[in-house]
Amino acid sequence: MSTELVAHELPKQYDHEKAQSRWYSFWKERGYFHSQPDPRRKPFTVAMPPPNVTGALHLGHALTYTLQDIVVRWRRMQGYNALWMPGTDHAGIGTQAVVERRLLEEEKKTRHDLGRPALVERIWAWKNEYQARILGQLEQLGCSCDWQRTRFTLDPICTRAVRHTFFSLFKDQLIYRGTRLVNWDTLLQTVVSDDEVFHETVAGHFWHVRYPVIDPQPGEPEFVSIATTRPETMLGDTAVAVHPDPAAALSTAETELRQKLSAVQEKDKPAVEAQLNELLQRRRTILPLLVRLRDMARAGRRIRLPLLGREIPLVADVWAKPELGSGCVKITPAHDPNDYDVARRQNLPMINILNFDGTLNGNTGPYQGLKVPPARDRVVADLGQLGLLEKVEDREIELAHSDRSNTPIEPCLADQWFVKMDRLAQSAMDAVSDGRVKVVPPRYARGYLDWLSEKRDWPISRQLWWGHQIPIWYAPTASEDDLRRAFAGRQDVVWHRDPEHDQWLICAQEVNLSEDTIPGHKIAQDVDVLDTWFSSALWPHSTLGWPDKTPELDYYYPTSALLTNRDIMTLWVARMVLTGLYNVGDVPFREVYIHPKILDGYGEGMSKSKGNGVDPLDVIEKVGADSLRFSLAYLTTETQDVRMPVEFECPHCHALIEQTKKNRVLPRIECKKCGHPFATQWASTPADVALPRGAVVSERFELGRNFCNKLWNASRFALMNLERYVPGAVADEDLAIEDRWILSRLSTVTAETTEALGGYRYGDAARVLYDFAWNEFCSFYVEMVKGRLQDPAARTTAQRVLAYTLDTLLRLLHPMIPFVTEEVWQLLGQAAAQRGLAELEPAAESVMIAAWPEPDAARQDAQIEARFLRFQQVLGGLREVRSRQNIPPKTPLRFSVRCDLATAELLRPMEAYFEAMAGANATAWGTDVKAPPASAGFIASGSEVFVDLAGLIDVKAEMARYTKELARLEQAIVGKERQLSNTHFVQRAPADVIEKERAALAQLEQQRDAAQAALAALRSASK
RNA sequence: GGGCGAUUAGCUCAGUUGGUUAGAGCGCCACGUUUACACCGUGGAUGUCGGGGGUUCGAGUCCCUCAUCGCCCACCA
Repeated sequence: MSTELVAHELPKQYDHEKAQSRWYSFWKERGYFHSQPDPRRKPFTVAMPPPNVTGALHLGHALTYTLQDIVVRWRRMQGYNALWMPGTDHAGIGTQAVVERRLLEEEKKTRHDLGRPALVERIWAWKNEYQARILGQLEQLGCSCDWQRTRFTLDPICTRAVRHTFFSLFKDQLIYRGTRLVNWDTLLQTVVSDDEVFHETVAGHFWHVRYPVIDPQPGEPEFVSIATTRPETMLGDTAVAVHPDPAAALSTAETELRQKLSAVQEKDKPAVEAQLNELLQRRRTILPLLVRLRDMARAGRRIRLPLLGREIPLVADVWAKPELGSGCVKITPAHDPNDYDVARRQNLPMINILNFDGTLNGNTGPYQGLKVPPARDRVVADLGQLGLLEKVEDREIELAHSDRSNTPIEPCLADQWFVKMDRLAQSAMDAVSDGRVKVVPPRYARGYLDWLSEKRDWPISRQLWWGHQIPIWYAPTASEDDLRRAFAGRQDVVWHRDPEHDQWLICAQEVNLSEDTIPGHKIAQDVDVLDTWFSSALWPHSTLGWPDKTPELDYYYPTSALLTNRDIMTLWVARMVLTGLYNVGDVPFREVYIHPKILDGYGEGMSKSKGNGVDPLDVIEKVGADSLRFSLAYLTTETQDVRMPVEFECPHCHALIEQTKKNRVLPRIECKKCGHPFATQWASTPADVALPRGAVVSERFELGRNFCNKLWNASRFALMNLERYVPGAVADEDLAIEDRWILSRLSTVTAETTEALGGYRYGDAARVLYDFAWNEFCSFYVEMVKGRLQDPAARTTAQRVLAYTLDTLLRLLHPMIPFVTEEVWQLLGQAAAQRGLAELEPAAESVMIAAWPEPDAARQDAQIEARFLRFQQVLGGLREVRSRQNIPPKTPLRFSVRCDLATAELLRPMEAYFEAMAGANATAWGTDVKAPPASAGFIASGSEVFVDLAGLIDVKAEMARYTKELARLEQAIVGKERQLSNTHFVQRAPADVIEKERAALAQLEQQRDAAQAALAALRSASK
């Protein structure tokens, strides 16, 4: 079967579906994705940020994994032993929450109805389903991960790493147990870390309440006024505070305001002045009272807490700001971070008023058992009845919410495990400051350093059932001697005293302890699990087998690069650095690349809950994985997030309907074009669900689709014309001008692409290749080589250069668009098994393992490129004249060129191309060429081109054009002359710039003269 | 309150160290199926480069300032 025949059978449109299934399994079967340590080769390692098993992948995942795959494929082609380590994350809170929600919806059961083992079993089932789905999606994207090494953060291998890390940290006293104020999620009933909390503005109230003073002395106030946005917390109040030196505090505040007043803009002054006035007024109105209260605090006077009747002290503390509210503040240490600090300073008791489920506990007397909102109403009502409610104001409040459940956070006291951060955080800061870890783009290093510099201890326990159970056993009754005896000779057990609870804390490195490990005493394991980030923090080394000194760890660690999202820079990246340093003694990766985020047309992040999320599988189905990948790479620029307006696609008529904030939450939408309704992700009624679903899509991906199809068709052309290809070295003297030109460009493009990829400049790499492939290879090289392919004498060389160029282009594009390049590579292999210029090489069995091209400086030829540019300018001018004069494409043009002999020498050999590509025949070249009587002219690189328009011309139109052109030229000339006669410019600008400007002026003058001449000629011709 | 980023054609974005007449894709207009491609070809129209100041011979690019949008951190009893 001849090549040509095969090539003619190829479809005109690239069939992505077939190529994807065919080549992915081909790569997998050949083992290209698998990497083994090999001391003879340099490794390149990327640990995939493990996606959560909470749900399917979205477009943001598609972006990050595409960018990772591009780098990995590129480095693999460069000869590195590339390992892309895949896996998934158990995502403690998220996954348990999803499964619990389903349990409640479908079976009306809570986790307590099921019990721990049964719930965990359910979550495993969920995990298995979603992990399979996620890994399948990664395959569809074309990811070249080493699937044989796939890990899950609850795998035995990861569990072992977690246990060893916990053990060491505990042994080094870097893990401790303590009672601290934590963020309590009352829905999920667990602690969440500060980073899992977001603030949202909600409408609330500001209640002003009076607390009675006990036995007020003459001249003392009977009440202390305080204000609060959370009145129910008063049940846990243990003091009321007033500033220790209210006068001084007010003066400081005044000084600050005055400074601000002098610095602030004129229009903002009134607001600041108002603040100042209020402050000055305070000095007269409430300062005496505050001073009085301060004295009372010093005298140890007490307050009666309303409703509960408890006696609480009046304390002097700087937290009470005299410039705010009444100047006095209630202190609820167990439920407010600032009050907690006050209580520690003032040695106040801390009274917890909450149960884990968000109801009030026994410390609240009659309010016990109520949830927070009704308790708040009752407290307010009761205070009102007692006449202790001074006033209520409406006010917007920034309320803390849990990321995970979207419910308001209740700060409360709890026993939790923490990692001491001071030393560890410093080590992670140093690694970035001294460049052992390079952050790209560098601006993201700042947030990382700022966050770490706070060195806040890391709360690592979570009140969940899904995760790594904390490897601590409590021994409340045993003595230290009992422990010594029970664990004699064991290196894998350590213990510390817990003074707060009067018990021993025992940590076991690997093996679980049974409850009767210590004769005569019961011990019990902590029921909580570790924060998910505790295990993810170990990902780069745990997946390589740490704590064992495996060949993998030795060879692949530190990994080469981490590519990720900016919002886990602190949660994850920082913690990987510090655990890597702590466990392995080296950084986990040399570089961190932070890529942009995908936003919708309104600049909002995409999410399922907003309804603006594009499903990558919809895109892959419609345009193919290559198109998705190429489009995403093209859009990935350094400074900007990817903004992507999205549309609904009508499943009936494929019309695109713009997505708005309104229609994106509707369960059904009626197509504007065909009128038929379709369902969205919100469909819930049976009628809506029965409708066909309208996918959320974006036109942005057409860029990639068109490009892939263009490449496909250029390849088809090459394949059709490679019949009877004879492999062989190409002699330089056989090269035609277009050969030398395309080879020169190819070398430059190779260098540019390589450099862009090295700097994670995906957008640049995509642009360089897009422009080269489309505007140079397709639009010029392929067009120009057509003639020679029909010419038996020239055919062989033309075929060889064409095959070589396509070969190189496929390699350059492969990391971005792996499937179509492989499809073509295989076809090209059938047509031309050996390819090359000076040296022939058999084609690699897959483009995926072909060598990455090296730029060949010897092929870069500035002269040829300059010559080609002239050709392109003349060609463009000829086409423009035809179009402007409305000359039908089939009518041949005649043109002559007035130019110097050198230019004539350069361009004359290209006459055939002017004919083929512009339907224009050259009639004369040289210095003495004269314009025909009726002609349209233009200037290209100093040469004057005349198109003979005898019998064709629309004289009036052409005259009008020249008149307009003349005006423009005159204006430009005046501008240039002015610039060149400016003595400052001539004196100070560099010589080459002045030279350039002079040349530009000369050219403008030449153009003007030519236009004048042409206009004159047209005038006389038209008479 | 602190920080980061953005603002360039109708839309989405490029624009190296300041240097000719600011570019691309999509969309729009005109013409066209010429043997790879209509997911195409050829040509065209469209810009006070967010506003204002400054530095400079020269500013989309550097500095100051204002405005708008987005994000992050902190915080308001």
